[in-house]
Order: sequence, then structure tokens, then C-alpha cells
Amino acid sequence: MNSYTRIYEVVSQIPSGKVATYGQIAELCGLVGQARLVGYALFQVDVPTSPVPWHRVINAKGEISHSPLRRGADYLQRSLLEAEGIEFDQSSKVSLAKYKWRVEH
DNA sequence: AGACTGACGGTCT
DNA sequence: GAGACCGCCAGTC
Repeated sequence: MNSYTRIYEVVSQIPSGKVATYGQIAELCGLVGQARLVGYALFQVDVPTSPVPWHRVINAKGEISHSPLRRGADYLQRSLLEAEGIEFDQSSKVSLAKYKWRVEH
């Protein structure tokens, strides 16, 4: 089983209305400190038809990561999150203290 | 084989 | 609070 497959499984466990950070996903996959790998893995999966809720994964700042390669995907991500009841502040950031996914408790 | 790049994160200044 | 640096792994040239 590839590390990527594991990443997809963990991401799929994120409940609706919650978000997780790249570092958090990496940690849950036993890939501590390899947040980049998570982002890299999700890059190959940003297909709308994918069963993986990639839109619930954001960076440690609570912001949606932008990239020239994504073009309008970031906008779509925000829309999907808002559709789940997640709010963005003036800086387009999500309150991690409020919406961050917790595996324990 | 060596260098570069990328949806990141933590630390230091 | 913002910007600069370094470390991580995988894929590509």
C-alpha cells in the first residue's frame, strides 16, 4: 500500500463541516513532518469525480493553499467548504480552533 | 546521479 | 504580523 493510498483514506475520514491541515493528515498517516507529501498526493486527486473530500484539507494557517497549477480549484474549494457551513474571515481564513477535525474525543 | 520544484510546517528575525 | 530559511519526500528533466 502506497503512502498516497493511506493519505486518501485518512482524508476520506474527515467529517463534513470539519477541516484538517496537511500536517495533521501527514501525522495520522505516520508521515510526521511530511506535510508536503500530503499536498503533493492530493494534487493528483483534485479531480471533481474523486470520492476523496480533498476540499477539507487546508494549510496550518487555516487558509486555502493557492497555486498557479490549480487555477480556479481554490475558489471551488472555498465554495464547497462554505456549503458545509464553514465560515471564512476577512482574510479568507478558517478558524481552526472552531472547525479543525479532531480524531480523539 | 545531481538539481529543481511543489496544495507545507516550524522556527527565527 | 510578515518574510526569510531549512527540512521533508516524490517525480521530472
